[in-house]
Formats: sequence, structure tokens, C-alpha cells
Amino acid sequence: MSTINDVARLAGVSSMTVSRVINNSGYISRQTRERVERAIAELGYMPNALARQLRSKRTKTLALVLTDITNPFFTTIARGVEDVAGASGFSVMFCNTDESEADEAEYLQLLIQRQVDGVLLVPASSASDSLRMLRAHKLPFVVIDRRMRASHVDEVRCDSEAGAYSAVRHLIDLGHRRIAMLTGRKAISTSADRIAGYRRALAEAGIEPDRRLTLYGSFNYREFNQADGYSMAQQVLAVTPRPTAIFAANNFIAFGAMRALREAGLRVPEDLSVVAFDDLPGEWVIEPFLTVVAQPAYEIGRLAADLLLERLASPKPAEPRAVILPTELRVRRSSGPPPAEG
Amino acid sequence: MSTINDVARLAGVSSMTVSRVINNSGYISRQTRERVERAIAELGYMPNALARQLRSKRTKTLALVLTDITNPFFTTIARGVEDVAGASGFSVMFCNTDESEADEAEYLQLLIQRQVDGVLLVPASSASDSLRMLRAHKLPFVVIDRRMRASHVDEVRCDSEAGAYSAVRHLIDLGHRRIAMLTGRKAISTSADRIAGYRRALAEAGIEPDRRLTLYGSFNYREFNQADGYSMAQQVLAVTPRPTAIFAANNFIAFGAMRALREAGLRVPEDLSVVAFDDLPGEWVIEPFLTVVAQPAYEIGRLAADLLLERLASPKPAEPRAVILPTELRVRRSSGPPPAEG
DNA sequence: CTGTTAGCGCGTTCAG
DNA sequence: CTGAACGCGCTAACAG
Repeated sequence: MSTINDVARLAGVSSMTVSRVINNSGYISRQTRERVERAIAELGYMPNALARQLRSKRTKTLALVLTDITNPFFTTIARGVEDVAGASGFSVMFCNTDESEADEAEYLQLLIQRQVDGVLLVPASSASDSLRMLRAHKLPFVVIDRRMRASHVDEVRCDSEAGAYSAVRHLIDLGHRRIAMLTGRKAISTSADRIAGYRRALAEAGIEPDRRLTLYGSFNYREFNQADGYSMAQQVLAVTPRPTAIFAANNFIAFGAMRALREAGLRVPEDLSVVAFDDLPGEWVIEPFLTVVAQPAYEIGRLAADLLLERLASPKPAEPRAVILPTELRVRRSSGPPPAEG
Repeated sequence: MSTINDVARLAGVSSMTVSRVINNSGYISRQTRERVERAIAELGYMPNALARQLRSKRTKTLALVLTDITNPFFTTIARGVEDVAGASGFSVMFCNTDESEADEAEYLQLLIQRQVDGVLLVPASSASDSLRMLRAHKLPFVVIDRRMRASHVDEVRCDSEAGAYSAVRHLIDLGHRRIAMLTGRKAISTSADRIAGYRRALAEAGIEPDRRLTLYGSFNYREFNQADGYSMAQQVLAVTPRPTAIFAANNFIAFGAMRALREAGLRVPEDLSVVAFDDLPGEWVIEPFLTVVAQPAYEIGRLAADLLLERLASPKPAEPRAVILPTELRVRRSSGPPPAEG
């Protein structure tokens, strides 16, 4: 409502003096400072951030571009980002791309126009169009959760290959040899990495991979969720001989698969074991059932924001840094030995 | 990087002409339009949103101030808000207050400074300091999920009283007469309303309320979550005669309580029934167990955003509107008849 | 310690 | 159909 000039007039000083009071910059006599502060209080003056940002060329805003804030894995990352950013006086804009590259591009445009200081990006694909755009506008960024084809970027993610390996290895140790893998979109690096880990574990155990047992999700994110896990599970159950275990590349797929299994009258883990990527926050689960490969989501968000803020603070462009976090296998009740041969 | 003037120079026109091309305002000859567009493409020019917003006094941004985006109930609301806002070209800023009135006040200040066009507020308390601030700065807002003491505001929420009534009535119908109620902070209207519904159901059934069976959460939000439900459950279990049912005012409390029950060696629902407010999205639950009073969270977000956008669009301040949505009782396996008298 | 000048990048207003 | 002048609210860079 009221501007810096109104304050200046009321306090009988120049607007510059008011500015200095607001920003605590330069020296000001106690008297004038108090006069100014009184005027500010009287008018209920609040500085217009747009004008400040336009002038100072800094918005103190980060953007977190991810696929779906509804997914607890990303929600937790978001929380980590916000906590770190907030502690440094930065706000965070959240953007849901729904795994759509078009939406991602559109959001990046918006963010560039809004002059955000930096971007945290969970890329919808490993293509580098987005990176090109970010670079063209000299906008600092950190890639989260997924690899890009273009290397040499700051990135924070988990070791999906090793995580998948540990999950499949766990199943193999239990005695499974026919293990199906239900994964996400082919375009996402985590899908590829988890399949790689799956294959390595099989190879190490001398198990010949059966092509019919590795399925990619198709989706269209908004329609996917459980549906894909459900139909993929139905597909692998139709293969003979039937697999004795399913490795799901994320929680949603696992839940969809569980539904398919129940409908098929199969018990978990007696008839079939299930292991998934990503755990659910403990608060939302009464009694955890799924054996999972957990990723430290909050930590990912925290570290990514740290890295980005560090970049913003330091004047010189340093070497890109990759932070690769370990996963943790949490063995619970959904995995057990395969049923005795019939 | 490049400004409107750079484009103008390259195209050999004035910046005003470029502005008209960007905004599709006024008449422009096909030729110049094409020249300008070529220049824009060549420079990779993107308009500076800060400057536009400063000039036009509109940011096309809404803020959603809530207590915790990590809570699935609010996450779903957020998604509803974002979908509606996005469809009208608005961005959304999310702000987590962690149930702290101080954080809320701080965020509102930030939002005022950033000149957001409107605010969707899940108030941390029913006190009206926040409303005063919003009004003083003529910032349109809609209150979500909770009542404020000050009436006469736009609001969208569920009927907590009726929802609680239906839950407790369900328990009474099953034969329960000693029903404990574990609720949230006293300062939150939903706590009060749910207790009112609880009491009405008891009164109607001629059951004398036992003061020892109604507990308020203390918290400090970040530390609360399950912990409070856990300890509150322990407290009511110590009361003799022991209650045969627990009504939890939200999911987190319910889960904490479930943990306490399990540790106490009590089976649900054989030894004790549990009913909670708020459902979990179906995608994250393998087999829903809790009987719940579900709120249409996505709908709440959608309607609130609709209402706010309507206010922004219409020039005249209309009468405040209250949208009160019904809840839905979903009976599942956590509730059953009380154990036979020992 | 304080004020003046200038301009961030854009769009409104009014002339042509 | 196009352009010039001006100002949104604030602060950097100089005075003094």
C-alpha cells in the first residue's frame, strides 16, 4: 500500500535513508533510525519485494521442479529442500511436471522469467533440452534423483543400481530364481539403473534373465499410479513357469502389484515374494509389511539445497559435484523363501 | 539476459512494439510482428516477470499457507489448488507453518512483500491476527479446513462436528459405551468441533462423558506426529475401566495409538476398536485397515482456489461465502463390537 | 551520517 | 499501425 517514499516523507528524510534502515546497510544515527522506524510502524509499511528484486537482481527464491508432490518420496525431499532454503532466507517454488517433458519445459520458462536464483530439478527425461535452457540463461541448478545423459552437472541422488542389486540379491539368497522386475518409464534413468542392478544380481548368480519378466511402465503419469503395477503384475503372472518373486521399481507399482496378487488369490510371501524401491514414512504405516530399498529422501533434499546455495554464494563456478547416497534394504514380511516345487 | 530493448534494437523497432507483440495487444503489421518474433527467437529472449509485475501490479501468484505439506491430507489439498490455479495461469507458493503462529505471521509478511495476488490459509490458530494483517493490506484470502473466531470470511472446509458424530455414532451402534477421544491442539477449531460431535453422539445415547477419556495433543508440531497419539493412547489405556474404543482426531494420532495398542498386547478390533479422521490416498495402502471419516481433500483445494480466483476476477467485494463439505464414514476392519464383559 | 541522480525492465498514455 | 516519454518502487554509486 504505502511506499518507501511515503515513509520518507513522514519521517522527514530521503527514501535512501529509509532504504538503509530497512536493509541495515550503512551508518545511520540512532535518532533518524528511530524516526524512520516509527514512520514505518505508523504506516504499516512493507517493502515491495518485486521492486527490490528488480533492482538487486536477486529474488532469494529457489525452484524445485519435480514430477509429483503427491508422491511421499518427493514430498519428503521437498521438506528437506524447504528447511535448508528457509534457514538461509530463501523461498521455494514447487512445480509438478507429472513426468511430462512439455510441462517441465514450460515450468522452466516460467522460472526463468520469474528470475529465480536457482533450480532443483528432478528431470522428466534424461534428454538435455532442459539443461540447455537452464545454461543458456545462466541459471544455476542441481539435478536430483535421476541421471542426465549430459554429465558434468551438479547432482544428488541414490545409487539405484546398487539398491536394486541388493534387493534382488536378497531374493536370490532366499532361494528365488525366477524374479520379475516391474519398472517405470524407459526414459527415466532410475528405471535403467535399477534394471542394471537387477541384471547384475541375476548374472552373478548364474541366472539367465527371462525377457518376459522385465516390464516397463507405459504411462502418462496422472493415470498411472497403481494401474500400471496392477497390469504389469497380471502380465508376469501369466508367464509360465510363473515367477516366484516380484521386484517393483517403486511403491506405487508395488501396491498395484499387490492388488493383482490378491485378486489372483496368491498369498505374499507364501506363494510369491514382493520387494519394492522406496519406503513410506513411518507415520503413515501401521505395521510396515513391504520389504523395501529405502532412499534417504529428506537427506537428498537437504544436500541438494545445500549444494545449490553453495553455488549461489560462491562467485566462481567450481567443478560439478555428484553426491551419490547409499540405499538401505529393509527386510520385512513381504519377502520369504519361494514355495516348494510342485 | 537480454532485455526488451535488445530485441527492439535487433528488430529495428521500439521496445513498445516488442511489448505489443509479446502481449498480443494493439495492432501490429504482419511484417513487423515477424521481424520481432525472429529477433526474440534469435536472442532467446524471455520477458522479465518482475518488471512486468512491478508495472502491472499483479503477480499471477497465489500462496497456500498450511501446516505441513508432508501430511497427505494437505498434500492432496495442495494438488487441488495447484490444478485449478495452473489452469488459470496462476502459480502457487507453498508455505509450511508447522502449526506455529509465529511462522504463519512471518510467512504472511513475506507474501505481502512479494505481492501475491491472494492467499489460501490453513490457520495455525483461530485467533485473527493473521486476518488483520491480510485485511490491512487488502489481500484477498480464503480460509481452509478450519474456522476462525472472526466470522465473515470466505472459507472452505468439512463439517468436523458431523463427521465426528458419525464416527462416534458408529461405535455406539456397535455397542461401545466407553469411547476415548484423542485430539489435536486445543487452539485448532477442528479439535473443538470434533469434540463437540463426539459429545453430541454420547449425549444422544445417554452416555455420561468421562473427562479422563478426552485428551488434547500438546505439540509442537515437528515433534508431534505419532508420538502424541502414542502417549495419549497409553494414558487412556491406564484409565479404569478401560475404554473399549478410541476415536482419533487424525491419522497420525491413530497410527501412534495403534502402536501403543500393539505394544500393550491389545488386538484391534477384538479387544479395542479404533476409528480415525482422515483417510490415506488409496495408492499408498495395500489393504486399508482403519475405519475412517474421510474428507474430500482434493475437492477442498479445488473449491478454495476457485473461490479465491473468483474473488480476484470480480471487481466488487461480494458477501463472504462459506463452503461446508460433508465427510464420509468408511467402515473397515479396525472397528467392531466391544469385547464381551469379563 | 545523509541526500541526489540514475536506472533495473517493462507497460500505460498519449502523439503521431 | 508505431514511437516517445514517463514512472512502477526500490537501491547502487556517488557526492557532500
